Amino acid sequence: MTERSRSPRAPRPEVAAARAGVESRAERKERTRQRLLDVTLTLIADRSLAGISLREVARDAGLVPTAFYRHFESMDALGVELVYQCMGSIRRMVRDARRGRDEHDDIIKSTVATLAEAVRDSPEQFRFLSRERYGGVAAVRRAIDTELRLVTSDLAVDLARLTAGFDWSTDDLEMSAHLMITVMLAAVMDLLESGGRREVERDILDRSERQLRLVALGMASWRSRP
Amino acid sequence: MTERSRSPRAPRPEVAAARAGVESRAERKERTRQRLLDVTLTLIADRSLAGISLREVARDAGLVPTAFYRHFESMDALGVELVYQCMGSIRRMVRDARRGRDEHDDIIKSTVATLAEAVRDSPEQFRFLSRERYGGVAAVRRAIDTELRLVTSDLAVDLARLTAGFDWSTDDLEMSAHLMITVMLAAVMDLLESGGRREVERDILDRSERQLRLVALGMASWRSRP
DNA sequence: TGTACATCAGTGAACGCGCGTTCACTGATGTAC
DNA sequence: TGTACATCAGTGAACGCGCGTTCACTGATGTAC
Repeated sequence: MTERSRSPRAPRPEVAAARAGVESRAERKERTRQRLLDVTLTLIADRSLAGISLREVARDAGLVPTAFYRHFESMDALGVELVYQCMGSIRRMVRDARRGRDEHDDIIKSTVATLAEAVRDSPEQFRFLSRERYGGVAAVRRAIDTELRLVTSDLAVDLARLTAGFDWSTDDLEMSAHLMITVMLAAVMDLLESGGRREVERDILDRSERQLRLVALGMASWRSRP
Repeated sequence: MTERSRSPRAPRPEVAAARAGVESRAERKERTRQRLLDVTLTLIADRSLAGISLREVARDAGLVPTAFYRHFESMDALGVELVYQCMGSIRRMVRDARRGRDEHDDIIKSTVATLAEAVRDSPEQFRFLSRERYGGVAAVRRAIDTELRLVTSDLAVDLARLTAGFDWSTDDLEMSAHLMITVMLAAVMDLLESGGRREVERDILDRSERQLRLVALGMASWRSRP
């Protein structure tokens, strides 16, 4: 779009509108779209994505069913978008928590604590991902799989730093990172099933912590292997 | 039911029918019931239980929809029954494989190989269980959870034998067994997603084997802890 | 600044469909005597 | 062995419902000049 005929001083009308605190059409659209995503996430609490109807999502978002199509081609497409949003949000949470960590903290303890807090803060995101990881539509499953690979790679890089000088193979780093992620995902899933009973949660976290320590001990011995 | 008026020589009619190879009403009913379960298992291939309709199951079993109710109260009730059947079948498979194992085999290698074979033999059973483990109806989820606890306990008992003399606590045995089961379940789920590509399967099995070895190494060091 | 036109988020009626569940039934199998 | 009756797996019509999707529309927002 050209702007040749616009005076250099006069701001575009949308800009003026934004300054005045009035939403542009694009902004309103974006808000509606996000409302559809948010509504879906709350509906996930007791069903899988496949069990949620387009009409239900539209209704809860205050829209007529047909308006849904202005934002997504189908519920599946919305599901894929939701994967990216949830994963992004979770990775941000974990990254921030890691950055704020004291150098001398117990890495395992603080990681498990961070994860537990994240699950408590926004269980719907974790519930959505764990529900759809194996149960859902192929496109959604694939999106989750891709994102989990990224998380595993991140961790492998961290492990590489910790094992620097012991020349671990890339393969072994990946394997260990995968094992740790597996342990933590199992913990997340058990936490979601715990129904919020504190002593059950405590047991799950204790167990995961000990499992990660066991893995760390294994890694310490692994070093000296051929 | 009394039999007071029956002659001691004459067999009951049902028995006579069975001898002649004719099915009794009860036998036919049982066969139909099993057909409903089997049909559901094949339909699970591309959807979760929630996505399968009662009418569809009845249709594929060669029944009119209403006849379904002669056998199950609802699809959820059928799902719970299916959990017990699948779990029973899998546990039997694993137990038989373990019994046939040579004393001097590598335990980890043979266990992983057994599991891989079981998944290849009847992927539907594993698919059903992994689909519903976190995604399904509460009753079905609970049934799966209960069965998995039994499997974990079985393994904990085995581990107790292997670590005899190192006085591990029951808690630590449970924790280790849980970790190993978690690793194997993750392998099963990845295998199911592998689409049967041999080299992908190989990678998954290799990784699981190395993860179990890492855990075993960790256990060896754990012994000497306070 | 004012006017004429384009865009497009959201509307509302309508469609055909498969669903779970009800009900009264049929007729083969099983039981009592 | 024969007869009269009970059981019950499976039938078939019917119901009301929520679903995804189509279509022509409205009217506020945005653009060109």
